[in-house]
Amino acid sequence: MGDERDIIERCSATVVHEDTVEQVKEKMPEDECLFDLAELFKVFGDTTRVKILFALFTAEMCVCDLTALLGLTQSAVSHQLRVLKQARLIKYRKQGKMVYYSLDDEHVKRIFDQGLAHIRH
Amino acid sequence: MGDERDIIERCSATVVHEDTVEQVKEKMPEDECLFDLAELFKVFGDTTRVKILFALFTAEMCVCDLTALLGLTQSAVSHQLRVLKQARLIKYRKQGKMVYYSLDDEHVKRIFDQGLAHIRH
DNA sequence: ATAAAGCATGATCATATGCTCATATGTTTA
DNA sequence: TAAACATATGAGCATATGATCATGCTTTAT
Repeated sequence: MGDERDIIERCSATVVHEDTVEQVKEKMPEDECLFDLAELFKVFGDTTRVKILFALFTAEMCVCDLTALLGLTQSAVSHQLRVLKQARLIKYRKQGKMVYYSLDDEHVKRIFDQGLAHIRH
Repeated sequence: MGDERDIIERCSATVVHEDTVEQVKEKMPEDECLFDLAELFKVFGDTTRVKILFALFTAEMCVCDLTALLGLTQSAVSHQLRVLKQARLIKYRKQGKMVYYSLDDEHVKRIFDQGLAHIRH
């Protein structure tokens, strides 16, 4: 308990602009919201998944087509599709032994467009 | 060389929709572009960095204020600010021994807004 | 000049991540 | 029913990542 108080005192002692910190704190979204947002962007933070999403911008595709497109193992593709599915970014339909994946979100394209806009200076 | 040919043959043999794959390939951005995009989102894929950016939406802040706000080590904050700086998302100005950080991109807010829109179903 | 304060950086470590291999599941065809 | 094909999943491994600790750098104050 003594340690905790020391830390708190040390922290508040080094805050230069208490008013700014307070103001910012009030405008910050909930911790859970910030966490979920980071989790979403984490999904976009991998080249393979970005490629899959871009591919699905153009067309619905089955796993073996995606595998050929990406030049990876079928297993690797399947694992990544699982991640995208869990993030509710893609949906699928089964037709015989094939599974066709497609986009399930209208925001992804806009997010990517804004991201590309940042990249080009 | 024999191995490589085998792989290529095996791949093309499992492509069900060659036309779709070709069409998608043509519409895909450059590999470097896709890589850069993933790198950008990787920066957004961490709660600490998301918090820092949200904080800077509201106000310019110095490192010690951010440290107090986040409840982390000053070192940790400094390391993350470096990442954000390298991604050209924030800029800084020195004033005496203090360093003030602020946003350096108009796209971040839009990207975050779209991300939040996805999260809320 | 020396001490103190604010920030940056290198080293280290524990955890997370993404791929491959092996195998399981499910569907179609012979 | 057995074999072949498309996909999913678990285990294992190598690398990446984010936090802390220790320390260095720069500016201000005494």
